[in-house]
Amino acid sequence: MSKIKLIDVANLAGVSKSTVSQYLNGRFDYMSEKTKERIKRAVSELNYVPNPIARSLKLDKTKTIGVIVRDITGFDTSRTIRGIDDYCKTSDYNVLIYNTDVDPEVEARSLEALYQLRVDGIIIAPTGKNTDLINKYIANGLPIVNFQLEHDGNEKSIIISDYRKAAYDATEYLITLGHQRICFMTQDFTNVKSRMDRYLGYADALNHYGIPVDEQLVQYWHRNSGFQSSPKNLLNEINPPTAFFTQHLPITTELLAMLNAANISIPDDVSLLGFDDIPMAAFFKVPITVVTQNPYEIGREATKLLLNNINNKEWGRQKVMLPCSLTERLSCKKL
Amino acid sequence: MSKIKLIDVANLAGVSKSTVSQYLNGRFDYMSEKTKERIKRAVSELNYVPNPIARSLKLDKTKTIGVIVRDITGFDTSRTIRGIDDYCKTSDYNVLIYNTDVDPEVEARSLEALYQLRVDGIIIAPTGKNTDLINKYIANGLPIVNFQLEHDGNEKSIIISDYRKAAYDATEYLITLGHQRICFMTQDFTNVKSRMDRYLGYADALNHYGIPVDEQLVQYWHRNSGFQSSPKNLLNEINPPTAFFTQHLPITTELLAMLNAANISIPDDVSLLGFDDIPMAAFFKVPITVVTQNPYEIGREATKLLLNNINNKEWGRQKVMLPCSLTERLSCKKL
DNA sequence: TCGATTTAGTAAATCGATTTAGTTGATAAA
DNA sequence: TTTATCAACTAAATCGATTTACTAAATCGA
Repeated sequence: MSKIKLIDVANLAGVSKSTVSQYLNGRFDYMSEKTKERIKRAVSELNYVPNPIARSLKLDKTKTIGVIVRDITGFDTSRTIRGIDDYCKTSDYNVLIYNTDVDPEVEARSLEALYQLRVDGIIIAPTGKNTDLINKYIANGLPIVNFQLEHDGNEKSIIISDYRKAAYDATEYLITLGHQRICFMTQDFTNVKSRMDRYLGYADALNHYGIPVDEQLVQYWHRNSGFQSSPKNLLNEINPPTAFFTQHLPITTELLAMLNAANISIPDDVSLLGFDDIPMAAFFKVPITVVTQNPYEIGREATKLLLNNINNKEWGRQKVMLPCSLTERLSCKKL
Repeated sequence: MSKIKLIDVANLAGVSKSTVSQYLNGRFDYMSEKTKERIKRAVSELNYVPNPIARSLKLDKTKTIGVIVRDITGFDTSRTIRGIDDYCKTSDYNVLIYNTDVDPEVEARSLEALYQLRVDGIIIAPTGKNTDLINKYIANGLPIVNFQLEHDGNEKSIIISDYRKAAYDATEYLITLGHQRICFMTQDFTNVKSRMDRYLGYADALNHYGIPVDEQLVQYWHRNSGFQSSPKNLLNEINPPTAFFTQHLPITTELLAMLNAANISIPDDVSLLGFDDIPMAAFFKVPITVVTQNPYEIGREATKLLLNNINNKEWGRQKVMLPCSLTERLSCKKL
């Protein structure tokens, strides 16, 4: 269990360090079978494992990637990280995780920290406020793959769910249940393509079925200030929505809590369809129908792309889209 | 943004590398104010950050710790990791995470990998099947802190919830609600002190209130084979339990699913109290009353202990116990 | 048979820090 | 005046790999 070094192997095999290093790195040009055999035996006898730190220093590669996310405890986020991790472990990469809590300053510091740590690449769910900074690191030769949120101006590799189609399908599902007044609850989507796409999918579906888009039914929610107008009041208007389509897990849960508190029953009083899966949904008073992404697969795909970038140096602008699926539960009523 | 090295700083300041290094490491014996000032200016002008890899190589310290858990996506586990991570970030340590999925072989491989990566220490939620191996690494000088599960034979640092008291309090709570026949559902606790402790707490409470411990009411659940005897059948016996006290989240959820499927209603037909908090419990058909640990704090405490071990070298056998609390919801009926 | 080439391997430089063992010039003690 | 001490620094070794440039022996071609 003690730490064996290259020189120990070289001594036991009776060759020089250079030859052992050559052997270990598969450079067999002009190496006799005897020598190979002796080194092989010495390595296994001593149980030699190269010191990755010395290697990193010389090669300027750390076999480590950085991951920057909002919060590792998130249901989907933790699964994405698991996907990243599993994929990395099969390629002998290690993962360093940084949480930002959606704070752009923390995000900037995390990028710099990972850069200084010499990670070979970064997978990031960006806040959107550091697009230029991210582009600068990319220009500096640091491979970066985005996921979760696509922002305008990002000319980079990204793994994203097919939000437009997902929103289209979900909206269509509500329409076929007879819903015409579907309230689309979203965060502000200025410059945020992946939020805009959901809106477009929603609008696509309405258009396709000849239902006019009523801007009154597009409601905004903000991380700090909550809903633009009270969902409860919305239901009391002359022409109320018959369904809510929420675009983000926090919106779904906050709405759910409000409706519960106001004793508004789902799906009898109003239907609810959410974006992103909900943990333990099966045990809910009313299991919520949701559009689910595939966070684990997103993690794997992001890593695959990043490692390709790192190793093949064919660093281009690639966008990979993954399909979503609709998990039908009991929160949407047929009208 | 380019990578500045020590020599660049030395050149700009007009001193040798040694002096700069001395300055950076706070060794100011015999250093003139002028020199300090010039180095300081050079460092800030060049925006110099030392290469952590070179530093690691020389110092044989990586400022990195390893974390070995069952699965990072677990509700409590992800929170513990967040606690570890937050604490580490304030001390400039990095975290490498390894998932074992409760596979002892993967656990052994993870330990070896982290050891080879030269992490400064490890925080582990052990499977219990590698106790000797873990002790060997510790004997080899690698600081290791345990959490989540305490196994016999582990003479090491550990952060653990006060399971005995928690189980006592929970059982007492049920007793004061009028329950006398409380079914204790657990995993096998041979050699697993932290499971045994819960049983002892349960028995303590029963004893204290003069209720005999009925071994028929101690039911075992296994990760692969499920319940020893069907919970549904249990309720049909002559003298059925009026409450279930489940010792682990998977047991709680599996039981919950079974009772739901069998249309047995909580808390009318039977009460349920679980160990470990349940995500989104507020939205459940019946919000489950649970004993909650404090996973985030466990992560912080584990890290605090580990970093103390790493830096002060006062590596002893310490056990830190954290209190649990009872989160009363609606799954326990007053008889 | 002699220079050229090929085979098989090694010595030494390198990556970017830290640290030990000196060096130099100034001051203090004898 | 000479030696010892001290302040303020630096040259060089080191951490453990990789890699380049080199050497020595064997083989080849004409």
